[in-house]
Amino acid sequence: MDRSAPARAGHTRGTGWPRLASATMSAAGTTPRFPRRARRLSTEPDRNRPAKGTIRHARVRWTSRSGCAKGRVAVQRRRALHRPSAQLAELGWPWLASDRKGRSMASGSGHDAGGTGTSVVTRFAPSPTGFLHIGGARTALFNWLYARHTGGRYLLRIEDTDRARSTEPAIEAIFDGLDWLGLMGDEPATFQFARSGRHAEVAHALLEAGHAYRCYLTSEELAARRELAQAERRPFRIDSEWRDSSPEAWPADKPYVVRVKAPRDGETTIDDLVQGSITVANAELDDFILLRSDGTPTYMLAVVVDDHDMGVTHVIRGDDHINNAFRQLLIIRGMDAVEGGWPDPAYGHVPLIHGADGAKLSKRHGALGVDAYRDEMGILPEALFNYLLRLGWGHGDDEIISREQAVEWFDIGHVGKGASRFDLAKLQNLNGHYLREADDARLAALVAPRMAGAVDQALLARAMPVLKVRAKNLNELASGAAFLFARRPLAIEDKAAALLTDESRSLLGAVAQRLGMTNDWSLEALEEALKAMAAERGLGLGKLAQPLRAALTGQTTSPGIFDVLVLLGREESLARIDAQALPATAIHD
RNA sequence: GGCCCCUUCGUCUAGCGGUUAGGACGCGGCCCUUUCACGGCUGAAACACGGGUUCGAUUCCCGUAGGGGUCACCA
Repeated sequence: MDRSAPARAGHTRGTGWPRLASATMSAAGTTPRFPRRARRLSTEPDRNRPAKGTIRHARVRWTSRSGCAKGRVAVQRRRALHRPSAQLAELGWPWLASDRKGRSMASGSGHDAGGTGTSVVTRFAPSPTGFLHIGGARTALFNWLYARHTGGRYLLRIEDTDRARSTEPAIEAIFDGLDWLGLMGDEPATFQFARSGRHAEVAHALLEAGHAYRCYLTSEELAARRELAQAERRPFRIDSEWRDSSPEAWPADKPYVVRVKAPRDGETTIDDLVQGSITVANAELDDFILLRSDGTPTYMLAVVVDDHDMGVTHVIRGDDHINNAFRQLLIIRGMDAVEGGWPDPAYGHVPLIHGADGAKLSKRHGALGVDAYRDEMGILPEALFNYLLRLGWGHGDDEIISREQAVEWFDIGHVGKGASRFDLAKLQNLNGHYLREADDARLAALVAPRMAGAVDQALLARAMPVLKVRAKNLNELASGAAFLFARRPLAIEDKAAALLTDESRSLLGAVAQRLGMTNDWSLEALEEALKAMAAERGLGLGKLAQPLRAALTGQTTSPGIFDVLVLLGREESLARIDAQALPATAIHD
């Protein structure tokens, strides 16, 4: 099953906004800045640290907020690794007990990015059980940015191993959302389910090497034990009697699962690109399942195998996966011991996004698909891109950041460690900014489908410059443009109707008369005419303009009144004014 | 509950031992203005708490509190 992402006309994969070849860069975005810190990936030796001979020190070139802790990390880890535990070797995890010098190591190692050869490979691996949500979009963004920043590759993988929950529409929705944001992979997406044979192969290699075992415990038996443990208020950890069983004991006709044989001593430390050093006692890791009783691989196995086969060097994902990293490392190190060539990837666990109330993101406050932001809320992709980028990451005082600038500046070590809240008002504000910068024809095309009835897109585009300054999203743009295409008799809003008193209606009569004599329907001529008229009558322009606005648009809010007149044209304008005017009976003359 | 992680204005963030703690959104005021916006200026608003270390902590360490994540034959 080798499907690739749907190709889209006009979309250059990963290089720019669809249909937006040259994104304008804001003044702020182009302002040169001083480099803040030496926190870029560098091939230079780290001058801030003594050049120790350990792999760890030599390889860790990223410093982060927790950067200063990293020297300690190395020490700490070496201590852990050297902890005498002969049992580890016996358990089939010799690499955890032995000296690891020379091994290709872990997370935090910048690998050789930008250095001696191997380049960065990142991936975004959503499971197609729903739309592309905002958290997933940000994860994709960070992966894309990191790959672009380091000159590496960014890949996509659809984790569809859960056959019951994965759906075709979800896959489409995810591609659609990524495409809209300009975050499609550099290569056709990989589909995980198609690779289950390969996953099983790895599981069997582990099994043969003694790093995994057949477990004949049924899920019912397990559930019962779990309940018992809970009742006795003691922590439950699977302790299968099959862990060390010999082949003779294996029942012939019973289904079994393949479990990893997790070490029970020592500890493992991950030097996370975002979170810094994280240490977990190996005893915390359970003998999780690699292959289900029906022979299909679990997620834990599949990710590791796919990441390895795809050459992924940097795993950037939500921090809800932190605990999984330790489990996945078990498989990786197991396979490295079996056949070599399975280096630890670098991990970067990005904090989750919370709703405005600080609780987990739910439908109420933003856990919508990106399609909802696009379709329902009328958000521009560049606005969401910028917003997501600034959510959890910052670059000095910069707020408006273009794609190009983001690629140049993005630095995963700068991603905040705490969860951040989704703030719709700020997204809207940013959207307003990008709306004002956006091309008028593009906006007209985007707004037209949101309007009722037939729409003259050319007129819409012409009106855009004065329309877009007062809108925060495409919907507001559409309602703001409605007056352009309204049919007579115009529906008059209550507030506008209140403006149309007898007095102002007769004033409109005079206006109609005056403008009726005007043949030069230009902005300047109209302004001159109406200002002169107001002056003659000793009125403020507002006295004239407000009723006029009401008559022309049926609303109290609109673009400048002269703009409205020009946009509507002479004939339509006069007709609308006439419709509301009383004969100019010179009440005030 | 076990384990892991996090904590600067209401929100997003800057800050890397010495700053009047900066910016942005939102909120208030003023200016611009025919309305609404845009724009400009301006105001209120934060280092969770307690101990250390230090001549000096927002910054480093340890606790406490609060928050989050995770504990499946889901991913």
